[in-house]
Amino acid sequence: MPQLPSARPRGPKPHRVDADQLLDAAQEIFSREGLRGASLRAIARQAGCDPALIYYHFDSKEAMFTALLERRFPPLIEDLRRVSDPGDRRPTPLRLWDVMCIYHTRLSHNPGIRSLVRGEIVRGTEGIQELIQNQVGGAALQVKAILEQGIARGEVRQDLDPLLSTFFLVKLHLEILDVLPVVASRLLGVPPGAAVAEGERAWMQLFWRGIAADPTAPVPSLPDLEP
Amino acid sequence: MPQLPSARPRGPKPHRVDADQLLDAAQEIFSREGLRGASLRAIARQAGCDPALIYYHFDSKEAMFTALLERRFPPLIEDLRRVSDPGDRRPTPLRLWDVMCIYHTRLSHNPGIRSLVRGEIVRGTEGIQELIQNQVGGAALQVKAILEQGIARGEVRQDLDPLLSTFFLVKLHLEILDVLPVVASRLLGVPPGAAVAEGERAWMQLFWRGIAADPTAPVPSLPDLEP
DNA sequence: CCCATGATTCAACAACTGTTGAATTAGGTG
DNA sequence: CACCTAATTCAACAGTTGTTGAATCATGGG
Repeated sequence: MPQLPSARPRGPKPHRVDADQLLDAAQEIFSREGLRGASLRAIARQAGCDPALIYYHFDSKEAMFTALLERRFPPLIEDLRRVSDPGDRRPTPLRLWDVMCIYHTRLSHNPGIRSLVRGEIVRGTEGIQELIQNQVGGAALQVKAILEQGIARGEVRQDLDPLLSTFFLVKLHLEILDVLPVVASRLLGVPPGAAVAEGERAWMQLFWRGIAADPTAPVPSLPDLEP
Repeated sequence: MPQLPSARPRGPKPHRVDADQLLDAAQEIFSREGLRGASLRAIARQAGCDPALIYYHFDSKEAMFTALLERRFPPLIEDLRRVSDPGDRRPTPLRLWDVMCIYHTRLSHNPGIRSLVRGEIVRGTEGIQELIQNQVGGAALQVKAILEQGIARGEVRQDLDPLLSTFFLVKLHLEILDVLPVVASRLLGVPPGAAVAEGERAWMQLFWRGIAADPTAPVPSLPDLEP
């Protein structure tokens, strides 16, 4: 008995939906709904395909989430490596400001995913811990190296714990990127974009005063962040 | 036709499951599974009742979550009010350290809920924004007042933005409480509790150096935090 | 004792979920 | 043209979800 023509033909399509497009859709839906709230049906709708196609590219929902995380970090670490090169002889505050610029450029979007990841870190979710520690740890080591070089050059306090200070610098910067825009209009009475720029500059200056070997040395003039 | 005896008799029980007990269970399940991942059936199991009882006390799952948030903040604000009283003439760093002690005491548990709340803030979830801003804003104003008094007394830099600095102080402290324990063993090679204590002390000292009017003034000796 | 009220469970609803095996198709190769 | 492979959809599975109306019960008051 001949089958009725199907609503949408099966088989490969001229405009393929590849793994990257699925991950683009995943990023948007995970960001908006969270890990548990995001459904594969919603991700498939966003990508314009059937949910079953997701299983062609990924083993499971969790595998897809892991793949999403894995494709995010490398450019950040490579950018940071350039700044942490000991051959960079600029004053430490300018190098740290570059670090902030890199984080701003690379991470000033998709706070939803980062909140999600942070939530999973706090929750102690296995599997993700390993992945994130490998990635974040790599970035942290670059920033730590800059602080260690600053100590060696006499610009940064000898009693500083470079790793802990790296945690402070990066973590508060992420709060400025993720949370400050949302509370800016209520708390500070300024638009979100201006709040982030102001917050980053203020944080850099406070942080530098907190770690500088010479407490009376002025903070160098900081160039504007790229938009 | 007489009905079979039910598995569990209906009607009021000697040991009642009241709204607070439901919220206790909710806090545990929301903390562990997140807002979307937490189910009313899991909350009811934790409380030892039927899921339908939740609807006797709350209009919906979302209403329950809102009620959970509403019952958390007040003691924090009251504690902070005592420290921000202008009658407190102690040096500003000791008052700010008290603030840190208060946050430590009141918030050093249930990072899961706070991550969840932070995620909803970042996501821009309506309804929750208003509630959280009212609560968090109240606490922030107390801390801001201490900074303003410090400026007036000449202990804190005149060019400081008190509200932004309050955001810095509190936000990084929450990261120390929530995230530092999780990454401590991998990143710092110390147990989580020690990492938090060390992190809080280091942050207080860095923050003070960053905001002090006299950059050469030493940070006063800080008493130990309560366990 | 009777009745009312508030507090509980039961059972069901409609909808959704992650996942899978099979059917179908597009395109490339020999 | 035939065949193969990879890529797609379909339909279904078993389970879960938030929510609700009705049945049942404990307790207290008249």
